[in-house]
Amino acid sequence: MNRLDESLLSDIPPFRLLDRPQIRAILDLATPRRFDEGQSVFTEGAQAERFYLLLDGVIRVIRTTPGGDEIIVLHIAAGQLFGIAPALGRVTYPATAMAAGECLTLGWPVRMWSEFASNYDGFSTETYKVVGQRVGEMNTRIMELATQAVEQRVANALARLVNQTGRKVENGIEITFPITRANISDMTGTTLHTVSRLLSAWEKDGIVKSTRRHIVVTNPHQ
Amino acid sequence: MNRLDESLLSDIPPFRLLDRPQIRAILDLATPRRFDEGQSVFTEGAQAERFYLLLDGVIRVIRTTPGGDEIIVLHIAAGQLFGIAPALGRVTYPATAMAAGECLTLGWPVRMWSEFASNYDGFSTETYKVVGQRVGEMNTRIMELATQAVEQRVANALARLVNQTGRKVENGIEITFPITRANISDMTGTTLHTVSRLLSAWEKDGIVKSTRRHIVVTNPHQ
DNA sequence: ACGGAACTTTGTGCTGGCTCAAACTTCGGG
DNA sequence: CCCGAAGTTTGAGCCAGCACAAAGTTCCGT
Repeated sequence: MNRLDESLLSDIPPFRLLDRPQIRAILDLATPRRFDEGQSVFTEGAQAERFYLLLDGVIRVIRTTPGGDEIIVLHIAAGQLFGIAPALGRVTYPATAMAAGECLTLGWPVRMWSEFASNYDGFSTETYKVVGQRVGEMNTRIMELATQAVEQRVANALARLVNQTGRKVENGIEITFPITRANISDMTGTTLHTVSRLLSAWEKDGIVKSTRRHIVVTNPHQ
Repeated sequence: MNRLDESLLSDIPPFRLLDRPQIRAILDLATPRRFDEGQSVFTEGAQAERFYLLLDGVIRVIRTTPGGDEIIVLHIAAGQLFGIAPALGRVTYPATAMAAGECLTLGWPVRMWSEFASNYDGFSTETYKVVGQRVGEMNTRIMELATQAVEQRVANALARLVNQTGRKVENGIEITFPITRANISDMTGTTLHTVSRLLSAWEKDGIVKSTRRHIVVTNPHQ
């Protein structure tokens, strides 16, 4: 068994306040796992059995409407906890989590949640901050969807992705995982056709540069 | 000073697991207050100084877009906590809370949050369940806004209101607080014109019955 | 009673973005 | 190298819902 290094967790908010032996103990209880692109970590409505920490990669959180179409609720960047249904008193997962690229995760059984929360000071406080951020983000999404025009929505979605997972590159900031026009349309509640047209237009204006499943934003405006 | 009765809290989730002396202690720390229709309890972006319990009435939670238009994020029914920013590690309120009708609240200073959470068993667990529900509700809102047609959105918004605050009445279920077409349009991201047309159509079909600032749903379908 | 404010209804055109459709490009496998 | 699958682009037409506009209704204060 290859032991995991303590440094993996020491910089991540919920664990930041813990000392090395505590981190050691937590790590020894974790199950590491690798997911390929498109594989799902857990599924909407399933019994919540574990909660996870994303070590590397990007996770796409998806919900399916009764009508059958899927929409992307949010993306999770490396270093964040996800599948934290138990923290909100849920027994099933409210959405599906799918690897948007190759992903490395650590998983713990849900029953350890309360253990962690009571034994490790600051763990729950820090975690709920993350929840708070996500709530805020969702709130903002609602406002955008309700009031803004499609162009703005797509622009904002892109901006959000760049902020969360962007990596600085020669002529701008690139999004670090494969993303298609269809994905963007799922995030913004439009069609891939419209997204395609917008991206073409922006490319003409020199705002973005996109190749197949890959986008670079050159100009962080608009 | 008129003492508040313990029975006020004993049936409300976060306090349900507490015994009478504990409830007494909590009540003695609370500041009761009455709000008239249209008065705001707290304002978006303001320092979060207190958190609240709604004893009676309905609270409308509102956010304002940079563009200036307001949208209604959710309604809070009697018996729920609100303004629970501190629980999510926030120092400012993320939205404005406004009385949708006459309201009675209890308020506590935020610093008591952590006290309550650590001293009273079950308090935080129960509270986070509420947060979980709200997150779920917001999630659903996002999906609706992103995928459904205006008619569905308005119908769902109405259904949600009826579920949360509906009261059974002679020929259907009525919404217990004043609500205008403009309010509904703020919830669904449309114009009051469209809402008005839809309600007229539904009234013709005998699904709803509406008078000025007052709606009764006769037929819980569609 | 009266007048005004708040709310609601209804009409008319216009348009953003969806649907339908088809061709094109890139990638990976055989 | 060729082929099919996946992803992207572009075009054309159409319609739900918005903007603009104006009149009708209910409530409330004086």
